[in-house]
Amino acid sequence: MTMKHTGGRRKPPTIHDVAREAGVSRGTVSRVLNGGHYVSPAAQEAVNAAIRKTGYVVNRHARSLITGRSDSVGFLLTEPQERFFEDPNFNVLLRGCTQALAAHDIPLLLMIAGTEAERRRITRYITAGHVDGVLLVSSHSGDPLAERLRDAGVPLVACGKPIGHTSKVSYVAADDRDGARDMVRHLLALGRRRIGTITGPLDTPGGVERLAGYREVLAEAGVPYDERLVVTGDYSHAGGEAGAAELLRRDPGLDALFVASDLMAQGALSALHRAGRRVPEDIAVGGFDDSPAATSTDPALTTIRQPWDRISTEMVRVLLAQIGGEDPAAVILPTELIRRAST
Amino acid sequence: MTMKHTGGRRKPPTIHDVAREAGVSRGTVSRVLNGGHYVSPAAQEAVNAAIRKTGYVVNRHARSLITGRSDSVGFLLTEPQERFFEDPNFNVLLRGCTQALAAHDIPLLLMIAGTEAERRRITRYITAGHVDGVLLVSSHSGDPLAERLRDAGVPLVACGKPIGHTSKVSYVAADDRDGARDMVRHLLALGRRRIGTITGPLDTPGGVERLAGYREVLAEAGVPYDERLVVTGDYSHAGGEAGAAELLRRDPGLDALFVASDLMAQGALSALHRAGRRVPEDIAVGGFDDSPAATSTDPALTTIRQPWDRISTEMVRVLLAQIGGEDPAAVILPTELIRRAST
DNA sequence: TTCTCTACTGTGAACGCTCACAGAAGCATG
DNA sequence: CATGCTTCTGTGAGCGTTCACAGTAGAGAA
Repeated sequence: MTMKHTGGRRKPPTIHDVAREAGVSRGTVSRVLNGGHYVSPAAQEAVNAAIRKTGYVVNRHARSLITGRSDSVGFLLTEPQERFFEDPNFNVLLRGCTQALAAHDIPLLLMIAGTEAERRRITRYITAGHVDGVLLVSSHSGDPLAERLRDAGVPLVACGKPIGHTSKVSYVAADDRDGARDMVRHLLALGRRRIGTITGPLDTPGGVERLAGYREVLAEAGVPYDERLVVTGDYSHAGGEAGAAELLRRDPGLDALFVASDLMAQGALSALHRAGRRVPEDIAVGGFDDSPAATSTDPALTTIRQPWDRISTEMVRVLLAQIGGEDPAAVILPTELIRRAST
Repeated sequence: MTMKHTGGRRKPPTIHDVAREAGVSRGTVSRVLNGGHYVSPAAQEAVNAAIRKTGYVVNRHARSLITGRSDSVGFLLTEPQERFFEDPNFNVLLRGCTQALAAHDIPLLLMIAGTEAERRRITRYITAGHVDGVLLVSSHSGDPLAERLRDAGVPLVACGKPIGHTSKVSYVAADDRDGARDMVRHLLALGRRRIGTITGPLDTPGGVERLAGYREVLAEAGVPYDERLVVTGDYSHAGGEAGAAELLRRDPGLDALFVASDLMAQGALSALHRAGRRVPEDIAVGGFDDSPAATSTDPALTTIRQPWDRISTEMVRVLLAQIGGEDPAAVILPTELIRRAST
C-alpha cells in the first residue's frame, strides 16, 4: 500500500489497456479512435465497450507529439488598451467561439497581447506550433503581430475586415457599411435632414465603413455632404458625450444623429439631455451594435444589430477549414435594424 | 524541391538541434531549460546562444508526455445562463487570470459548462489530466461539477466562497460581508433610518453575505430589523427595477437603498426616477461592484469596489501553489467604499 | 598515492500515441 | 492453381522530451 490517499490521481488507462481489455491490438484501437475505417464491426464494438469500461480518454500530448497538430486554437486579443473587455460584443464573440470549438472537441486558449513582451512571447508560442490556428481579434488593423503570424503560415481568421492588408487573410465581418446605410435611410424616412454622425476611430474598419455608408446614403438621397456634421469618436462613453456636444455647437438645428456605437450613443444621449434636447422629438438618435445597454437607456436605443453569434460560428468554421488545408476566405454577414424609442 | 511554397511551416528545431549547435548533449540542454542546475557557466552560455540562434522553443507536448503535467490551467465557467458574460467583473477576472498565468508562461484554457453534455465532456477532459488545475467561476454554489473535480483530486480554486461545502476547497473572495457593512454604515452616517435592500440570489455567497452584513450593522445600530425592507433580486437590471418598485410599495417612506449589485442598482434608479423620487435627496442609493456602469448612471453610483485585479492574481497564486503540492487555502480580500453622487 | 566528494556531462529508456508496413483471410478472376 | 484485390489486423519505429543512472574530472583529505 504505497498509494497516497490524499486526493492522489490514479494513473489513467492507456490505449494499451483498452487494447488488452478488448482483445485487440493498439492499432485497432487507434483506428476506432480516428474514424473507425478498416475496422470490423465486432472489433469496433469490443473497443467501444472497453473504452467505456476503462474510462479511457486519449492522451492528447502523445497524439500531438506524433501528428504535429495540437488540436487546439488560440483566441488572440491584441489590444493595447482594455477596450475589448468593456465591449459587450466581445463577450458574445468569445463565448460563441468557445462553444463552436467545443462542438469539435477543440479547446480554446485565450491569449492577450498587450505589451511588446507579451507579443513576443505569444508569437513564439504560436509559431512553435502549440496551436493549430488563431482567431484574431484586434480593433486597430495593420497589426504587426497579424502579419508575423500570417508570414509564418499560421492559419488565421480575423474578426472584422483588416484594413491596409492587400494580402490574403481570412476574416469574418458584419456588413458595417450596409448597416450604416440602413440606419441613415431609416432616419431619412423619418423626415430628418440635418443628420450628424459620430464615427468610430478611422483606423478601424468599423469606423471607416460606417462613415462610408452614411455618406453614400446621403449622397443617394441628394442631401449635400456637410463635413461639420461629422465628428470622429473613439467608441467610448465620454467620446460620445463630447461628440454630441460638439455637433450641437456646430449646428444647433441638428435633427438626427447616427452614432457608430451604442456606448457612444449612450454618451450622446446624456449630452443631448443636458442640452435640453428631447429624444426623439427634437433629435432622433441611432446607435450601432445592439449591446445590452441599448435597452436600458432612456429612451431605449434604435440600433443596428450585428450577428455576433453567427460571426463566431463562421470564424470557427473558416478557421477549421483553413487548418484542414482550404484557402483563406472572407465572410460578410448582414446586419439588422432594431427600432426602439430613440427614433 | 518538394517543399510546399504556400505558407508551409518548416519543421521546428528540436532539443537535438540545439545540443548539436551548442556542442553539448540533450541532457545538458534540458538542464539549462529547467533551471540550469548542475550546468557549467560555459555550457550554459553555449546553450543559450544556440537557443537564440536556432529559435528553439520547447515542444510542450513531448515534455507533458513524460512529466505528466500539461503546464496549462482551465478557466471553468459553470453557468446555466449567460449571466457571467454580462457581468463586467467577469471580464476583469478573466483578463487578470490570463495575464497572471502568462507571467508564468502558462496558457489558459477557457471552458464553458452550460449543458449537461458539456459538463460531462469537460469533466472527462479535465480529469484526463489535460490541465493541471482549474480556476472555477460559478455563481451558484454546490455545483456537482466542482465536487466531481475535487473528488478526482484536481487542484481547484473557486472564485467566491462556495457555500454548502464543508470540505476543503480553495477559494478567493472579496469580503462581501464587510463591504455590505461599510455601505450600510455609510447610509446610517448620512442619517438614513429606513434602509431597504435588494439582495442577490440567496443561493450565492454574495447574496447571503451582503445581506448578513446589512443585518449586522442595522442590529449594531439598534435599528430594528424589518423584513418588509428586504427583497431578493437576481443581479439583473430588471430585477433591480422590480425590487425597488416593490420596496416603495411596501414602504413609501424609504429613505435609503442598499442594492447588492450595480446592475440592479441601475434598474432601481430607473424605478425610483419613474416614481418621482429624487436621488440622493429623497432616497440614497448604494450599489455593489463598482462596475464601469456605476459612473455612467445619473446620478453616479456610490458603490463598493471589489478588488478584482487582486482576486485574479490571488486565484492564480493559490492554484499554482496547490499544483505545486501545497494545501488548499482561502483568501479573503478587503473591499472599498467608493463615494459618488447617489448618496 | 588513493580515496571520497562535488560539480558537471552524456546516454538509454521511457512517456502514449500514430503511422507505415507487413501480413492474413476471404473472394473473385485469370 | 496462381494472381490480384479488398478488408481487416498486428507490429516496430519514432515523435521530442525528461529522468535515472553511469560516468568523468578535479579538488581536497587521509
